[in-house]
Amino acid sequence: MAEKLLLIDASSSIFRAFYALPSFANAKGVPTNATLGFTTMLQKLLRETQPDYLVVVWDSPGPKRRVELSPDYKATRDATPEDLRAQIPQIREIVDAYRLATREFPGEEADDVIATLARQAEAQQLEVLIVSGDKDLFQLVGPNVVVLDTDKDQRIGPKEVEERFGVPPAQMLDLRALTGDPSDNIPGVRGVGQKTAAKLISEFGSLDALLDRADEIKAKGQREKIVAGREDARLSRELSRLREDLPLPLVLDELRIVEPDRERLVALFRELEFKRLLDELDAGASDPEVETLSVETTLVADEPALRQLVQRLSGSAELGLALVIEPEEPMRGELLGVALACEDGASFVPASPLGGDRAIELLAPLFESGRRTWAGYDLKRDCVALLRRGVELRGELRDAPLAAYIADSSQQVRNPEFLARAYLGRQLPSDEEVLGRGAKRRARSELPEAELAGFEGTRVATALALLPAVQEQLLERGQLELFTELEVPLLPVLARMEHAGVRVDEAALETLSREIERDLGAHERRVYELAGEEFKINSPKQLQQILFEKLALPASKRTKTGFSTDESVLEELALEHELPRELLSWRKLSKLRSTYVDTLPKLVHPETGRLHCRFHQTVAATGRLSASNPNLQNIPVRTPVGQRIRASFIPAEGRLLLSADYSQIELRILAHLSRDEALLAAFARDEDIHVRTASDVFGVAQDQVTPDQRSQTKAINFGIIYGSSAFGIARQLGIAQGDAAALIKAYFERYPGVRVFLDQAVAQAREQGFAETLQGRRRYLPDLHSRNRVLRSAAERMATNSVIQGTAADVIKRAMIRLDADLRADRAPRASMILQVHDELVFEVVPEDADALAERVRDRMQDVPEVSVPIRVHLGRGQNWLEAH
DNA sequence: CGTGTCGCGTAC
DNA sequence: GACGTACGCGACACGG
Repeated sequence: MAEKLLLIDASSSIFRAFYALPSFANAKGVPTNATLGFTTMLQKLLRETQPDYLVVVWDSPGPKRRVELSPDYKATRDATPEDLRAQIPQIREIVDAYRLATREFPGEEADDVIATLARQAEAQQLEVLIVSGDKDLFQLVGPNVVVLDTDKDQRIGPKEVEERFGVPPAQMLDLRALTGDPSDNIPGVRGVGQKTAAKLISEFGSLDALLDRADEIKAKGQREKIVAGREDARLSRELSRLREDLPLPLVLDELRIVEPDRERLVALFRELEFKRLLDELDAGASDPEVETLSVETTLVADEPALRQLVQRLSGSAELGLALVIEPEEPMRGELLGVALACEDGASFVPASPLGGDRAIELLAPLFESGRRTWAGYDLKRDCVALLRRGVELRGELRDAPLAAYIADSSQQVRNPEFLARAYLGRQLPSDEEVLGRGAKRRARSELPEAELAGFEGTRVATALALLPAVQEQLLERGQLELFTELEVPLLPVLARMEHAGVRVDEAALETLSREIERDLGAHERRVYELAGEEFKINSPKQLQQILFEKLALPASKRTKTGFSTDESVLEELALEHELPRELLSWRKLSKLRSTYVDTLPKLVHPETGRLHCRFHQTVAATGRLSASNPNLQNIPVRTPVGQRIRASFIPAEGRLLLSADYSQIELRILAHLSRDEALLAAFARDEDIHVRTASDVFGVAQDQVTPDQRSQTKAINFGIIYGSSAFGIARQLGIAQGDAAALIKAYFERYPGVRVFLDQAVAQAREQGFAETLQGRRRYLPDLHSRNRVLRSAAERMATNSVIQGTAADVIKRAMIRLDADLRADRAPRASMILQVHDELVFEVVPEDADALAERVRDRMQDVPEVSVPIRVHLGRGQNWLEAH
């Protein structure tokens, strides 16, 4: 491969950066926007183009050759803004700190220097990349010379020049002679635009020919313009012409890219307050020599090759797999290809030209055999994508991030590059590196097929390589069983739930939306009336102004940016003014509408007519599941509108919804773990636990417990699970902190075992470094050793809560696995499990089988032998989720 | 200008 | 500072 030379037009790039960004400055008031823009562009170029040589080319300050040709040249330019000019020295310093070569030439502009260097490099068979917004540089484009448009992330080679301007690069100069350039005040021929210019140049072959034979131009208007503009055209050509013969030798050794002067960059970035760049500098410095991994990937593009692949892989006990779909939502994504890896290497089966369906069909025997272990980076996604295509992925689905989640659930990042680095010490390219980020992120389908294949093949191969490494760690920690017997079997269950989805009554939601719309309008008008003006009702900032300045209501809580206007504050203020009450109503309704009522119908799948949320198995640090798109785990239940939203979840035609939820599962687990006699006894007697604790705490008979007492002990019961302090309980109940403390004291006197358990759980976690559930799920909590009391206390609450919440999660997960197996067996109730909401499971069932299902669900959910407390399950059924719950 | 973060609110 | 686990909306702050 030819070596690469990158030529950067400094002023053009700096101008672009300056105008692309709003103005900002560091604390000292030094403007930094162009500097930041230029530096990030530079880094991106280095990263993405990987040049061997680089020159930053500056305009010379002295008198200009072109001004001598035409005094009008660039005469209409505004003076360079002071804020931009002020940044030039610091940009030069940064370039210097990167140890990049710079060039300029007295009296000449950067583009002439670029032209001179580019021609020499071209002659030496180098690949030349020019970074500039100057259109004159397109005349240099050739087979080995491209211009990079950094704004649009495009490479402009000969083909692109021709597409964009209608002439090949060799004729660009002639074209520019006709069109001129208003920004440089190059006149061109008046009245001739790009289209006409391109047509004329192509027709006559060159500008000279055109001018000589101008009388042959057919269109009268054009002919007259050209004749009149002859001299302008000649002058414009000279102004646009680049000098390629400056006495500037190309000495490659001086231009080679070397390691930057990190210390100096750090100092500069500190001064300029470029935080992100500083971070990246740190990250880059840690391990520069780990080589990026690349696994040879075979493209399997036709049917014989695919048959051969299937044949070759059919005996393998372990395979890596990734369905490459876009977008990455499994129920929606279009199939781009399938990546497979075995010990010998990786293969990529592109969806075209074979056709995705045909490819899947041929691969199906591998997928469905059930005799092998699959490794991957999101096998649940693959599973759902396959189910959607009528294929069931069978066997052990040993997802690598899932294994890593078992090893450390508190880790936030579990992407392929992180895992490969952590477990294999190998570097993998990230999505961001390959596809770009933000608005400039390309779709996978835009990647060249070979590149996509290599990227996905390498990934899948590392998933396969990762698995033994992570499992080894799990084995050492005694967590392998949690992985293989709980999370791995759960994965396909969740996949089936996602695939099944849930039906919603779109018409009901639409009606509800209209009603809410009306009510919102009424509340809004009332709020403005009370405020005496209209404002952005949704803006906390403007609301603060109205409440605390205009109406002079007492401000209490603060947030980072001002005074809080949250629910508790507004509740407080509602006592002395009507506006907060109205606003609360508005907020509630608005929230419900924007989050659920108007959003859910948009997420209904066009083919299935149902909502297919995604369940996440590796997100919650306690071991719980989470859900998204939509999050069906936080559908409202309390308020009237919330209930109507719940009621819009309905069964398929001819079926019923059946809901089963654990009663007080976390408190029962607390009773078991603490072995507190009183708490155990309370559950053993199967009483209302909150009444029972109230009776204990307040020392009254159960039938004497007032509703108020019950709600107080209920708050304590929850508070125990969450690790609340007297402060928290007091705030929750709206009572004095002292009273809350007294309640807590009374509680622990009646349930001393609970106190002991909580203390011991924290102590054990501190000693081990992690909190642990009954099944061996771990949550690492380094902050248990923090010298910061706030952090430490938070970690202590997490420790106790994670044990309880995590154990509850383990319990329901096992029930789900068993129920799924039950429902898939012969002569099982005709039902499917469709939702899980932490302590609740929702099924869709044919009415005749509802009783059988209910019985089975209760049995399975209650079968928790390791917990020495009876487990209760509440069952309900109905024509919607509200009724069933 | 685009995106990440924050405040707020929903669930268990 | 004070109650754990999530997700998502809209506004805002801030960085590319």
